[in-house]
Amino acid sequence: MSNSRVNVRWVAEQAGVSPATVSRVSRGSAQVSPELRERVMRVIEEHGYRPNHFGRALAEKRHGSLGLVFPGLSGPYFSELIQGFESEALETGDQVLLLSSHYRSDTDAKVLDLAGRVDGMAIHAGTVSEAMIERVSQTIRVVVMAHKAGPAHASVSTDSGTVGTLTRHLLVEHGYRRLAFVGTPEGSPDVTARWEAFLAAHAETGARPPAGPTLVGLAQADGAIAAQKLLDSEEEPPDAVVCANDETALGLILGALGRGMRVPEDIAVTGFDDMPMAALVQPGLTTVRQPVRELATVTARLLHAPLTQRDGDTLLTTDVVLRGSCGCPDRPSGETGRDATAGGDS
Amino acid sequence: MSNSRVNVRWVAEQAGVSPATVSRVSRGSAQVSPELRERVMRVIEEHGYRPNHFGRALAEKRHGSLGLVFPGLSGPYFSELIQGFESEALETGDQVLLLSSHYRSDTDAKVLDLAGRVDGMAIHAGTVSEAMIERVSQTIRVVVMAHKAGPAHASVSTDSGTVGTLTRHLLVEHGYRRLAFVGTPEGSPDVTARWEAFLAAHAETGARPPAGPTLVGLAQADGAIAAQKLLDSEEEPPDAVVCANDETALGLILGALGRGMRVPEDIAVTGFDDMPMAALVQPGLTTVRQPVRELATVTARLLHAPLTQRDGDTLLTTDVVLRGSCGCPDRPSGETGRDATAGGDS
DNA sequence: TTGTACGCGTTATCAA
DNA sequence: TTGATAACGCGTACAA
Repeated sequence: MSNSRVNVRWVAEQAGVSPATVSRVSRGSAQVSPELRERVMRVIEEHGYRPNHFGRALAEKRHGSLGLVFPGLSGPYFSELIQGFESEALETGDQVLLLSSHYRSDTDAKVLDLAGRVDGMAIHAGTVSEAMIERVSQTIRVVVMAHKAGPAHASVSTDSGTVGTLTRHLLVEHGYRRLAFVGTPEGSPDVTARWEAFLAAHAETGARPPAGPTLVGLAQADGAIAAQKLLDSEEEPPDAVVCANDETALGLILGALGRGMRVPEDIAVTGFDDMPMAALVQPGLTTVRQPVRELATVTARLLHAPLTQRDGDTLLTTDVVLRGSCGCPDRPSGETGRDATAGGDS
Repeated sequence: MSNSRVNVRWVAEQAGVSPATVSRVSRGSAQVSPELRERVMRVIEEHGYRPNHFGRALAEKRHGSLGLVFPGLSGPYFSELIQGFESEALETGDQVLLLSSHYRSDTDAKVLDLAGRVDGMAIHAGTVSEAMIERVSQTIRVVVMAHKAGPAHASVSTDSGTVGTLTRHLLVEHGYRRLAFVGTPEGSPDVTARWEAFLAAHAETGARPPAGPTLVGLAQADGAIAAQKLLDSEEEPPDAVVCANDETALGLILGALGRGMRVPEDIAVTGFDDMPMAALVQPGLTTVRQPVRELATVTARLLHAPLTQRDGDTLLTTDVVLRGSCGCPDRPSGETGRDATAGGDS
């Protein structure tokens, strides 16, 4: 605990004023005469007095903190998410309490615990049950991230439909015929939405989708695993792969290149996120740009200022970013850019 | 705030007992007769009573939380760090408060803020000034991560000297002659230690080191940038590159492959961390294995149980992991493994 | 075993 | 403008 001796009463005594005055000075809440103010400030600085957090919170009925619950996946996506949230929270003077569910069974208890220590809670899709979200919502403000929650809850999500646009691009513009989808819909509402958009594009264009998604996680290493599954199998490999995120796409490209295959000539690959690395690979990674940081900051703002926006979903737009990995002409980064052949190889 | 009506007094009234008894029941601190216990539990469950965090903390003089301060870099290293710390803290019932300094100027103020809300604080190397660490140490327990702090402070670090072993391996076993080092020592004590070990190995073997490190960050994209700097330059490119971490190494490999170069035949690459992806690339990434998760969990344990270990550094061992990217024979993952030529191309 | 009374540190209210 | 007093919710000596 902090300096236990130095509290309001003690400072007040030293300065020869009342505790109330010390409080007023320390938080600048009301007018105090210059003399007293000076006397108090001197004592405060001399002894490094800082108001005790509990006392203040108890009196103000306010924590000054926000909670962030996420599944515990690693990678740039969550890093960006956490940092965006954290930096926005710090902007308004709120501290951030972190809880990664990590697929544990006692997550619910931890969430309730957390709910008692924060003013608002951001919950990433796929981490907490609907029932628990409902329950927590009744005591503090909750915003669901990356998933369009029901109209009763506030949520911020990004448009997954763009995966459909991208899939149509592969099918129609490039003429690929055997597409694969890398990612696991179950337990992840955002991956589910992307998979559904992928299927919908097939249905619209009359193309035949794969029997099911290639089930791997969202880390780069999972992309390498997907490469094993798709390329080392006895079945005919796909001519284009839509990955649930950039990380797996990069892992897949790495796997393909390592096997002596060419991208996109032998196999086209697309991602989702448009993380910095996507523009730096050669060939550049065709992907869907998602405003991850905005997703985080908007969520934090919604939590801090509950007045501005009531419940309902805030949908952030996403865009297709065409680069070389789908077969489109690549804009070389640096002088060594290769010419990517436009059009498919069907 | 939580259900403001439902507090100890109210529950006590409902159950027809005293507040003290409710407290005893809710935390199982003392013996209570079965009947009263039953009555109280009924009311607690029926109305979902949860002890207010502030009241409890104020009375117990204890926060039940740990702080984690880190620079704000993204990538697998910090993800693993955060998660390891968080999972260990949850094990002991502590909540985690996050603060990413993000190279801001007002970090010191935020750190002091944080110090008033946690029982202990883990500070990653390169985030907070010595003076501030000293100051915070006087009020709560502090552990410095990834940097051997002075004997006055507790710290947990991993052995960077192994980079010297790896460098000697490149120079002596493989006979590489023009090594490069990718990473920015300044502001990052752990990168500094690796750079120094790299230099020491050159001195010991009489080899001539590069004029200076290739200054880029620690993200994968920085590896791609390093590839531009090293491979697109007019100067003769290095025949081996020691990267400050695996991420930049992978970015560099990606850049080299994208330029039509072969790894390790045209250029050897090594990393640091041994993240999952390192074993999955082809060729496999030669690197130094660092127990990142242990770094985090040991730190958390040190903070939670200040009794076990007093000040001083806890050094975790690291190991060289030889794979194909340095020129050693690679163990193929899957059937498509390529034969890597052992020995250098000097 | 149970209840009473006080302390934890701060802010808000109200009276001066 | 300032000060006294009452909350805020809980844990815990101490007394019964």
